[in-house]
Amino acid sequence: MGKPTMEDVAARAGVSRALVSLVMRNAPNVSAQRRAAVRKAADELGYSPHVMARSLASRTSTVLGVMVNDLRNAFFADVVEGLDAAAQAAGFDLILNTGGRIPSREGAALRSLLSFRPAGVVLLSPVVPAAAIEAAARQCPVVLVSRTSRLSTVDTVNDDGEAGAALAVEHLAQLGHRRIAHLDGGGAAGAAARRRGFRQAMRAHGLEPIVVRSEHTDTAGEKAVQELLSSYSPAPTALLAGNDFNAVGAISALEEHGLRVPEDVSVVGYDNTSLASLRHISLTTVDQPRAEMARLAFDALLERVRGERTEPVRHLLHPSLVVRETTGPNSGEAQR
Amino acid sequence: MGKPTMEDVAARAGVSRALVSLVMRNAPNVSAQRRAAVRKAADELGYSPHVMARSLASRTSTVLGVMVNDLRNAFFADVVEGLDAAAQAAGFDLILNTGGRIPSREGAALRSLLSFRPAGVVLLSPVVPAAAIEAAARQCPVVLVSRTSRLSTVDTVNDDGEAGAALAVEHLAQLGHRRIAHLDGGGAAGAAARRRGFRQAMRAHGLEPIVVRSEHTDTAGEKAVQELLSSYSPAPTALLAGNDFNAVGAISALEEHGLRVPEDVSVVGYDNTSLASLRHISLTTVDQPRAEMARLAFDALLERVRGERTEPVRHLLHPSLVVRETTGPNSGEAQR
DNA sequence: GCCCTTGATTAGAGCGCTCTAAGCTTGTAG
DNA sequence: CTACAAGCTTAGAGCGCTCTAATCAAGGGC
Repeated sequence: MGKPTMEDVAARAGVSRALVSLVMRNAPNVSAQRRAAVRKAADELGYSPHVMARSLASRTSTVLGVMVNDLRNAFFADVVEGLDAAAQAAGFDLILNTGGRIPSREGAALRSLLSFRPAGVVLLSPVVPAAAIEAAARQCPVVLVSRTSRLSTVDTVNDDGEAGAALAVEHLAQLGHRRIAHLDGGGAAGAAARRRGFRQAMRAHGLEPIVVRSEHTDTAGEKAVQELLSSYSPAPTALLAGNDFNAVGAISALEEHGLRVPEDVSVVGYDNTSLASLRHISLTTVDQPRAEMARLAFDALLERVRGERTEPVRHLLHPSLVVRETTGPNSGEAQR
Repeated sequence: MGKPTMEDVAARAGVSRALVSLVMRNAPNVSAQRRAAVRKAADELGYSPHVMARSLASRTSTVLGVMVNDLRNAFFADVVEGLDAAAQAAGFDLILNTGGRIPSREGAALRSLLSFRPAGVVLLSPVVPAAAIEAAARQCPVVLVSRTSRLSTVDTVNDDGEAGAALAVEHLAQLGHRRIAHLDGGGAAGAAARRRGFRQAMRAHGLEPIVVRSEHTDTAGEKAVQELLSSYSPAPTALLAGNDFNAVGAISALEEHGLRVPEDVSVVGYDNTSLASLRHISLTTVDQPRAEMARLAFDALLERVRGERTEPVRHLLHPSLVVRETTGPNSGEAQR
């Protein structure tokens, strides 16, 4: 438990504390001989510099705060992995928090992150009020992922939900579908953009958009399908779910109603989580480039940290469609 | 970007820095009047204490290092969520790292965590050599989750994989199954215990254990089933997969072979991930109490931090069986 | 031989906080 | 009126490090 300090290393190597500091930071202008002696002493003592002390003394931080509202959501877990990869490569460390989509908890989590005086903060789909974000941005660079903002002090990284939804509609229309319904994600992250994109794309194809309110869970997907089947007499032949979980729930409900996927009804998900790629599910879905989103978020932070940029940046990533086995041609059912 | 310091608050409130420190720590023996004045000044300035400076000065740490090998694995994501919940409640913060199941990367990640001089470190299913763990344990309390160890300086939290496998075998035997196969997880965390438990339980029921080598992925599950069906002439009527993903892959392969689940073959998973509870899959599986594991890991750390305990503790949690719709009675097929 | 440069090393202040010990008020007993 | 305890408040050292400025040795030019 006794952790050696720089002073201990200096004593053992017979040099000053300052010299040890220079060696630990790989500074130039240290003779090879002393450098070796210091390295040796450090190794023998199992010494490694105290990050917090370094941070305090150098008035710089190598810590990145990350607030995620739900790690169980594979989308966020993937983004965190991506952030960690970028951070490790650049010598940064992540301090991680969850906010549980509860504004008060997220606020506390954010404050907790800021008390580390991090180099920057990444908020994954936060629900805190804009004022809280603005306040945070006064302390350090802030990047929002899966949330938009008009604040000129924060950067944002989002996937283009409108384009993603349009991609799905395009695909389904090409397969001959006319009656296409969207299971709306409600207030969830990105749901509004998807809904908007769905509506626009449908109209662009001269089709009437059908939107059923749902949530980003599988049980909500089941419920939405039941509602859909009971309220629309010629049932839709295709569905764009709010996300993958929602899609899987929808598929369950469809099958319970004796409708086969994709023969009777095509289903498209959103997110391309690991769930979608399971052979047993093999869901056609819209892929958000999570690794790239993480990379961009990290880079945006770094640019601000280095003072290379002061104007906000708005990344809108283009999603792509991954066609699997839950979509197929409209089965010749009367074209209305 | 200009962060106020304790000195600023002191000046504004017209008191000394030390008094501000006392107020921020909710120390007793501060007059209500001064306390209010300090609070007010702090609020107006948007001040919150610098955790790192505090840590340095107080020679204590409120940081917990967490190394996880793969956040994408829902099991680990759940444990991290649990750790975060416990940490937040106790005023600790998590610094999070991934090691990717690569010893060298995990080693670097661990060193990185230790350079924060954390109060303790939690390693989730690490693959680093015992020597590295021992070295870490000399620096601060270490808890291993999903990995065993004989080191008297570290605590461990594991689920009882033997009992879990036995639970599954018990369930299947009770349903009349005799030819039960286990898709072995190979070198994955916990796989050895499950294999052992499976073999023992089978023998205890007077049954011949069938073990096929696999991995903890769905594609491996498919492959394993194909192998199984081609090498065992009376095909097994029940399967215990290595984990849930593996089980889903197995189900796909079974269905492709025209075998229905559970009518022809029963399938049991392991982990009870969110996947398993999807109605569309509805997998019978063994549940590891992840939240409790996280809680115990945190508590073990805290006990060591507080010096309340020096002997190692070995938590072996009892898993439970969650029966859903992928298991059913042996369909009267010749009882061998 | 002297002055300067150049590169290597170190002293010492200070980062923002905690903590111990000392100082300052009061109130009260003698 | 003095003494002293109890309750508040503060001075000042120090946590482990970085960084600036100073020191020092070793040449090199004249």
